[in-house]
Amino acid sequence: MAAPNDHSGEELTARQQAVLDAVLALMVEHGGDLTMTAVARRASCSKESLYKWFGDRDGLLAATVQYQASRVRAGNYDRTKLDASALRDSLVRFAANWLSVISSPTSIALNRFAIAQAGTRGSNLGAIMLANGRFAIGERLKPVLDAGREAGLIGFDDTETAFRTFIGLVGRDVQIRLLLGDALRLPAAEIERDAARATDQFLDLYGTGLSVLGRNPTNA
Amino acid sequence: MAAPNDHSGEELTARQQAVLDAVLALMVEHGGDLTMTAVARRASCSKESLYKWFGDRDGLLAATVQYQASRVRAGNYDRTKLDASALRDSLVRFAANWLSVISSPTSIALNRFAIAQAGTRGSNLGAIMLANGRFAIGERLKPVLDAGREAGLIGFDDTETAFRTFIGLVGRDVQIRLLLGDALRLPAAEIERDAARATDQFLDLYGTGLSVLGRNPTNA
DNA sequence: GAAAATCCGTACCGTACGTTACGGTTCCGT
DNA sequence: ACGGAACCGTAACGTACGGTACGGATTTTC
Repeated sequence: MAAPNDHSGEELTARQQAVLDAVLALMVEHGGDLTMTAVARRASCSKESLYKWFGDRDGLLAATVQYQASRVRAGNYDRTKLDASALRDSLVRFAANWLSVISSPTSIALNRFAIAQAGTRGSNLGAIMLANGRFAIGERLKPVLDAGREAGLIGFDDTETAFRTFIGLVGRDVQIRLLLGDALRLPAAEIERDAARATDQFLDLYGTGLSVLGRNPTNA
Repeated sequence: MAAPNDHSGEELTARQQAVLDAVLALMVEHGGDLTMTAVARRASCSKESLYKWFGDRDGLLAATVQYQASRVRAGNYDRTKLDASALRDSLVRFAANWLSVISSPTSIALNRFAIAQAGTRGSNLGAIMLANGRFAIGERLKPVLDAGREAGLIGFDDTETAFRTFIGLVGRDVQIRLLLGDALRLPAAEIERDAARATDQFLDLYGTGLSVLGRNPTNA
């Protein structure tokens, strides 16, 4: 009753998706100074329609964040034939995918918006980003880690702690540097290298004798 | 010539420092909606003085960031008597100090401001935060790592890579979660535990036989 | 084919805020 | 003691922008 439209689980028309695409493009291009007039002009629609469809500016931003989050969901990682090589491959692919996501201009712009808004009123953009970003990937990777543990390839007590160590090794200082405007370049080749390095370090820390062959390959 | 006042390396009067303290307090309390009127009222000064001292709003923000950065500089870490125990102590103290800094309300509020501003015009708040935060601590810790390598306690080819691995193990997802508004609590006891865990993991990855005694203590 | 609904483009309104201006007061140097 | 500089508090100005209203065009519905 408070909000004119509750877009929690509703479908979006193609026209409305086009509007959200325009919002994302403007976020990437012009950063934080995103005005309703600019959105309407970019999307070739009237401001009246914006307010009818999304309620107010915050509703438009929330819809944009959820819209983008719904497209990031990559394929799940199968846990068939889980030997040491398959586990490592899953982790490497996961790390590379996550690195490419957090280093994409869209993700950077969206996180900047959510962080800026988390600083002002305690709205929900930050919570949405966390739920669809950090916590969603946790729920997707933890089954892989648990399967690796059940197969005796890796060992740990707390899956959450192991997961956090992994994303720490993968992400390091990349996200904060990009958010602060550092001109850090992450070409595909470097993403692959970082993903492999982080995975090897993780297996070095948590692997049992079954999964890790040589010691200290990270020094190379 | 362009800016009314260039506060690059100038001294600040006590009155001006009180103003910046007021800015920091307002940032922590009320987040991003920081108005010049609120600053003047909080600091019990006139807006005219604010503009005379800091030029404009951006100048005030930049001065605040630099002012806070100049106070974070903790004591350097001595490299005397560098045995395995001293190296580990230095790393643990460093990690604990950095965790307490990045989880402090002031740091969170300041980083939110810098990130929000990095999203809009490409001003220098983000660069200042990076120079005084991420890169400053790198230059402080790298000598410790190099000394550890020279003593044969740890081994790596690239100091920068080793350092980035270390801060990844220490920080993990803490900073991004706090910036996005996650109600993550980091009491002193947990900071100490995390610092010790990260250091042990780092030594496990990069330590030679001289520094790490038992294998896989991180599983406990 | 007309009535109704939807939508675009634009103009408009109210407010918030950055910035400037000004009267009154305090403090310092001579 | 006197003049001036610095400063505080407040008022005023201009603009930007969120939100609303309206005329005209287009699409949908019966």
